[in-house]
Amino acid sequence: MPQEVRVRFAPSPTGPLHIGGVRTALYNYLFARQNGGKMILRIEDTDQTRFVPGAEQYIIEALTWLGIEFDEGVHVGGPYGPYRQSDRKPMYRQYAEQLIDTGWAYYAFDRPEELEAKRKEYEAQKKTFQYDCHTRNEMQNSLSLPPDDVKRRLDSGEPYVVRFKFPADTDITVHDLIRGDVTMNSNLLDDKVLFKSDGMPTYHLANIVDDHTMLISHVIRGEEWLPSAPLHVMLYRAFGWEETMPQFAHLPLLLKPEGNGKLSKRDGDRLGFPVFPLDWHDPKSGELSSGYRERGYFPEAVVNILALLGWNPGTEQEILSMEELIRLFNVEHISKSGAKFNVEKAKWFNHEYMQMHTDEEVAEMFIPILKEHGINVDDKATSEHDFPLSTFSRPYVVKVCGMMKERISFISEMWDTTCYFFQAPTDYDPAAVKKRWKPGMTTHMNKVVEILNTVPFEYQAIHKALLDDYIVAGGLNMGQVMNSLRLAVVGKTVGPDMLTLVMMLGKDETIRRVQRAIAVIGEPEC
RNA sequence: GCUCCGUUCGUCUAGCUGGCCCAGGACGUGAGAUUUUCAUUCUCAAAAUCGCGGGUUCGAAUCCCGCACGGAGUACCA
Repeated sequence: MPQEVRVRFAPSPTGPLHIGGVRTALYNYLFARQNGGKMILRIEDTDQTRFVPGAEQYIIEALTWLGIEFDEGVHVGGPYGPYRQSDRKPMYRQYAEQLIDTGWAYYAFDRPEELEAKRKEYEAQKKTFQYDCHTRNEMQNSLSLPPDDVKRRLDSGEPYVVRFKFPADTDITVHDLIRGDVTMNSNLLDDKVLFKSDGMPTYHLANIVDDHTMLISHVIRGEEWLPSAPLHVMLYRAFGWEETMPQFAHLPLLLKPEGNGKLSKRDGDRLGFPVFPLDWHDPKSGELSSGYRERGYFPEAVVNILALLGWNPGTEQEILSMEELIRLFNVEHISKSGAKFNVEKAKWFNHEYMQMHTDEEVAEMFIPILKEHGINVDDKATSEHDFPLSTFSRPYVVKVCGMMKERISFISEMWDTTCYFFQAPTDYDPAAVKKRWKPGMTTHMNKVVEILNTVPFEYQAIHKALLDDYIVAGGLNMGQVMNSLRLAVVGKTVGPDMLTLVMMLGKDETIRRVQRAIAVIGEPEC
């Protein structure tokens, strides 16, 4: 009978969750969902010195925002808790002792200063000190010291750590789902500390014990763990848990967009894109690191971007919903090499998701921004707007959003591209004035006002009177006149179809704007 | 230094059981079309001699070896 799929995301609460970590969580989630398995959130807070308040909450909030849900974990409970390693502290010691009893581990009494000195000593000889099968006999531990000395030290409460005892000259093979078999020789591996002098386990011990007791079937984690994977395999062997050892998959790293190296916290704000899912205010430095959510990315877009950074569906489809990702995900298509984050493509994804939102949804996102600019949206409004005041009906805002959303990638860009729908321009782009506002233009603009005042205020009627009868029949330059009208109404040379805009603004407002432009810009000098 | 992992257009990648690949898609870039402007949209284009060098083979991006380069690890951090 196949084992139930149980995967875990196990971050350390040492700060905000890095976008690479988010991707790891996502891949675990997709894998769990696809296989009808369980997704578990375990907090690895065995390093008390690096604990950052708020980090755990941040992780949960970020993943919730992205739609990555957990079946078990610190925040939702579950049958294999507790899910925070600090809460599991009492259970680790017995496992460390079990390893000592079976000869797989030993006590080491070397003080940190002594180890540091040893490293310096080796460094002076251009060598690297490693606490391993070659050097452990020169150190102070239960392997090198007489038994009664060891007992004396233990009884007197002398601080100690427990180290794993790697057997000499043994090839250890880790089977990785992405990379195949990776073999390392134990002679090159060091005797890692499993249990610290403060009574806490290290990552290595806690990880194996927890994965085993939580019945984890697959460990999907970052590539930075590959070098210590042999230790983990040996630990399963030492505990006699090899039969139920989880399968490993080491994900390629996310690289910085320019230059080389792993994506780091600093690159993000320097290069103009976030490396964190949500804004993070560092409690110590007070420093703010920006997040995708606050930058205006849609959670669906972030999920899509991350999913494709290191994986592909095997088809040419690039826009994929969470449901599709769950259906299509497979470890075979995870790439082996690191991926650089591409800001432009990320924007494109967000643009695509913007188009998928209904006009109403976009308007909903836009309304708070309008308020910031002093624009009110009145649901009970009887007319679309009350120019020259600043109250607009919801349908009007929805219409504007529908017309203009294809031009933006982020909702934050909406105000700049649509402000003239809500406010008359206060100044006129000088370059545009120079280019468009040619001599005789005030005459044409006055004619526009006259036409608006005389013909019925309907698209076709105005089109005929202005474009057909006045401009075309009058042998005028269509572009020149219409562009000047645009300049007068919008203040610059961008915008939607001119007459559509006029219809939306209304007769009175359009005339006001044109007259103001005539007054402000005046007749150009030749 | 040592160990491990990796290396296809600027970027993400397809290709993985050798021939359909003088390498396909996407983002970005350039050009054109459309438009009263801008944007959108559409069409087209440039862009990787598949890190380099050997080998195996009738034939290699695909298999093997070496080298180079990049990354990760090398803590009583995870």
